[in-house]
Amino acid sequence: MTRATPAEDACTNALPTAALGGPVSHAVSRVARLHRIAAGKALKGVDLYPGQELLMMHLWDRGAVRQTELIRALELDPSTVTKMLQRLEQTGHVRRRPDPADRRAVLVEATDQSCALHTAVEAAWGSLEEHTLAGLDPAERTELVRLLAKVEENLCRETEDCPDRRGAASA
Amino acid sequence: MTRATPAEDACTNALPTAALGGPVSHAVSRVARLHRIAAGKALKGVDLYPGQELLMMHLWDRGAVRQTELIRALELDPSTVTKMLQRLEQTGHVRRRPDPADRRAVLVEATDQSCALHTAVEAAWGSLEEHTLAGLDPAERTELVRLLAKVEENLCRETEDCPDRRGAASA
DNA sequence: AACTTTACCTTGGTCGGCCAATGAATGGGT
DNA sequence: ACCCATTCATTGGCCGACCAAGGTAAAGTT
Repeated sequence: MTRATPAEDACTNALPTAALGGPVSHAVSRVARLHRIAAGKALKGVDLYPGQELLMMHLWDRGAVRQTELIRALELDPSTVTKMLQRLEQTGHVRRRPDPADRRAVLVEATDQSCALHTAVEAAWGSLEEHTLAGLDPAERTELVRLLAKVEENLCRETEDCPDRRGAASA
Repeated sequence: MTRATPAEDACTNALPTAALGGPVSHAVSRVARLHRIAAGKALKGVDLYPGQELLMMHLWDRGAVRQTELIRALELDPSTVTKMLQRLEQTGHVRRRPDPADRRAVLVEATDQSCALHTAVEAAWGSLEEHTLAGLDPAERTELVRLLAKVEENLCRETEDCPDRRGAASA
């Protein structure tokens, strides 16, 4: 009922209600989407799909880890990580082997082949960052980071499964 | 070669290189993901999946439109929209019919049934926005919107397929 | 009028990502 | 020792989103 007669929105509002009702939410979606596409382009040269680079970076960083490590670090669903790894394994970027210390766990590590990409990926990531922030002065960048962190906090709280700051000190 | 010997990263840096090399990029991914999950939860009650709500909002707003309209408004890939519509049609939220004026086009409109959700969806969207921005004062919110817009601009430029303000005078 | 380009949408395939449910191994209670 | 709860990982199903390619109809050219 609230619905305007189809033929009559001569006014043709440029702004969708979505943008009015939730400017930030809307902006976040759009930025994320564009950012992902940009990442995809930047990564096209290195045979990685957007999302995979973070996983690889973690492996390059920490060597052999078990899947749980990745799941917690990337904050992804277990099944997502499993599938990503299967694909990365098939493309030869990653190797998996059973953990001798725990027969239900799996150890994951980057292959030597993949290490060749390390530099390229970090360069791509860096240039992406630069591109993203073009035209923002240092103060603005800091502020953006701060605000995003706050928002993340909020959403994290809502989700209620946010990272209980990893014990870390570790064993 | 930068790779530390696997067994030796005793230091175990808490921050992944990704976060150091691209704090904002990293934050954007995370925030987007959390935001999407939150949206999913908020929408769970209304039988819509995250992403669909924006499409529906557009339909509620503008009545019957052709698919191209949606594609441009949501800035999505045509195939994405086609598939979303197929699903929305099957769940009875949307109806499609050929455009009498242009035999290759299709007109899409929200079903009456779906209109019942209109209010609920907007409420959900609004509360999501509020949740996202909890603890940010008005000035911060404004600033966040401004910064995100700038970033969007940047990424849009990169992508190079951003909405060339439809005027289309174009060529 | 005939031909070529352009626009509109669909299909098929691939990825990341989620949830729910399942199998295997570990660990804790009693 | 036994059983039950946890943890680790996988599978299957589904959705959003992309790209590439294809088919049909409308414009624009000649």
